[in-house]
This record gives sequence, structure tokens and C-alpha cells, in this order.
Amino acid sequence: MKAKRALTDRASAIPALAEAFREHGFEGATLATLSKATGLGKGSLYNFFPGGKEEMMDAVLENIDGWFANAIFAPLEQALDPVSAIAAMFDDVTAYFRSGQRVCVVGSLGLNSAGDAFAAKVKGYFARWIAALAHCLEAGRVPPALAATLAEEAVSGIQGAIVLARALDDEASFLRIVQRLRSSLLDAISRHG
Amino acid sequence: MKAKRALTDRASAIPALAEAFREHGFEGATLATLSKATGLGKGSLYNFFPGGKEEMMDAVLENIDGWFANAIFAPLEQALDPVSAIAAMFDDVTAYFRSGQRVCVVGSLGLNSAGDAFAAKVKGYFARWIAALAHCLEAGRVPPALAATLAEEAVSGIQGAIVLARALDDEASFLRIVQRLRSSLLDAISRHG
DNA sequence: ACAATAATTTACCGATAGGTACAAGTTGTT
DNA sequence: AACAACTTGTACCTATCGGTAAATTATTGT
Repeated sequence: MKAKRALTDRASAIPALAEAFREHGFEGATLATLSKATGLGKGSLYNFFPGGKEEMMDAVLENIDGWFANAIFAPLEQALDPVSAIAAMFDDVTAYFRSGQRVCVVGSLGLNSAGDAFAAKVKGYFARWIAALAHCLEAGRVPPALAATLAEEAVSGIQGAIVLARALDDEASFLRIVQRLRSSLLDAISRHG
Repeated sequence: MKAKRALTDRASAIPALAEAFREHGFEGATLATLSKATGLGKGSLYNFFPGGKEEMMDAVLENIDGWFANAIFAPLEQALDPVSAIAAMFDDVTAYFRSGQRVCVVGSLGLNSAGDAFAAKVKGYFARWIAALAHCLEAGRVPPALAATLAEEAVSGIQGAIVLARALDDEASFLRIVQRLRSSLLDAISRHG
């Protein structure tokens, strides 16, 4: 066998990398930081990610995208039960972002020029999220135009809630804002359904 | 006379510093970057800001806070004409953030650990904005509880709109989101006024 | 005109950045 | 046990980081 151990170890380093990038940003996360976070020496890090920090961040984004695709996007796109899919989305997102104390790596990447190299992935992540949510709302009989508006508003609103909760160091504000967004979407479905 | 020229030149460097910090973040903005952005040599920069990058960022935050206090917070707190104060706020904010293409330095500071040193100022900025907006809504006869909710939602929503517009590289989404927030607040006033 | 003061340039500092090279150690397979 | 493939630690590289020191060049009030 050839790559089995390599793959599992590379994969198991990614969550730690993600956490380091989350906390320090792409520029702020030094190789020393990443080494400490993963418990891997610099040599090992470059063995798994020959492309350096950029490849590490790429892997992190891939990993995040995979998680969201599986946990969030797929249920929305499937839309078997729009109401509970959306309810689940808000629950999962609240847990994922630790009530706003955990930064969204993807969102924060878009904010400074260090993230230019990842612009396409950042764009794809948000575009897919919004599209999936809009589709789910439409499945709940919300008119397309309103569905698009609400979806955009919800995804944007979640990002804003993270920024605010971090700035105020107050997760209650995150919870309030997200709760309102949730009600707004579910109300729309129950109004039109 | 002693500090006259010093003060004016220091002050005139601040907008350029702000733009550099906006684009690259605190860690990402190197002294070389800041030097190029301001047209001042490293030595001159340290002459005006002996405390280095941290003092530069402090000055930038002070400057931003001053601008917002004057252009945004004061009219809201005064609340002579709530409707036009809020309408003006959205206009000014849209122009200030260039329809979401310009990052909010304060918000982005809160996102990574590099901003820990400025946590108090970041918190104060958002707290004052929300309080001022809530006060203005109350002056428009919106009940206190609803006013607080709407104010929080609006400030958070603007931050989210910036994140999303940057991520999608689409200022139209910023404009749509902010337009909806504006309507939401003005409607609340016209409903209760 | 002149001394005092402020601003800028230049050169420099140690520390650390991201990244590479490679030898030594593990590991699984036969 | 032997072998190749994979993994890891160490040492090292150059560039640049934030920051400093001192010399030089305007400005300034008197």
C-alpha cells in the first residue's frame, strides 16, 4: 500500500490548520503557529502540503466546503422537507460557528487581499449556499424573487452576526440575530405554503 | 510654535494608513506597505507614530470613530428628524463603504486575534452605533424592545453585506441588502409614528 | 541671520518569516 | 530480515519583518 497513512494523517491535520487560520487569519498564521497547532514539524507539514501555506489553506477550504456540502447544502438542495431543512441549517450553523465566537474562515478570507488567491472558492461557497437556500424556500412555495432575497439576506445576516458577536464579545447577539433570520424564513414558508 | 506642522502631517497620513489596513488587514499591512501607501519613509512614520503599527492603527481607529461620531452617530443621537437621520445614515454608510467593496476596518479587526489589542475600541464603536440607532428609532416612536432589535439587526446586517459583497465581488448584493434594512427601519417608524 | 526644532533619509539591527535539503527514523510488504 | 516507501527532525537558506540610531536636511521663531 502506498498513500493510506499519508492521506489519513494529512486529513487529520486539517481541522487543526483550520482552527489556526480561523484564529489568526491567513497572514497571521505563521508556520510556527501551524506547526504547534497540528503537532507536526515544519518538515512534516511540507511533506503533506508541498505548496506551503497556500496549499494548507486550500485543503482547509476544501474540507470546510465538504462539511457544508454534506451538512448544509445537500439537505437544502434536496428539500424533501423545506421547513425542517431550514431549521436544521440554523441549528447546525449556530453550533458550527459556536454562537458567533468562531470566525467564518471563508468570509474573513474575502475581506483582505491575502485571500485573493482563494477568491473563486470563496465566491463559490457563498453562491452555492445562497442558491441552495433559495431553492429550498421555493420548494416551500415561496415565490422565486422573495426566495432569492430571503436567502441572500439570511446568508449575509449570519456573516454579520459573526462579525458583531466577535466585536461585542457577546454571543447572545448572535443568537438573537440568527433566531430572527430563522423566523423570517420559516414565516415566509408558512405564509406561502 | 512647536507641533503645528507635525500634527497636520500626521493627520494627513492617516487616511492612507486606513486604506492600507483596510486592504491588507493589521498583520498583512507591513511597514513597507504603509510607507508606500503614505509616501512617508519608515523613519518618518516612526517619527509621527513612535509606537509603530499599533499606534498607527490606534490613530486610524480614532479617526474612523471621529468620522462616524460626526457623520453618523451624532445625527442619530440628536434625532431631530428620525426618518431623515436614518435615511442619511444609510446613504452615508453606502457611500463610505463604497457599496461594500470597502472593508470595515473595525469589523475585520474583531475577526482575528491580531485585533485583540483594539478590542475595547472595536466594542465601543459597535455598541455606540447600535445604541444611537436604537435611540433614534425610539425617537420615531418605535417601542424600545423593537428599536433595540432593529438597531442590532441593521448594524449587523451592514457588516454582513460587506462580507457578502466582497466575497461575491458584487456590489449589487450590498445595495439590495442595505436597501431592505433601510426599508425595515423606516417602515417601523411609519407604523408606530 | 541664527540657533532650535522638526522632519526625512540612510543604514543598520536582531528576529523571524516562508521555504528547502537531506539525513535519520518508521512503517508496511514480501 | 530486507527492502522501498513514507515520515520526521534538524539544519540551513534568503528575504523581509518591525523597529532603532544617527546623520542630514528643511523649517521655525526670534
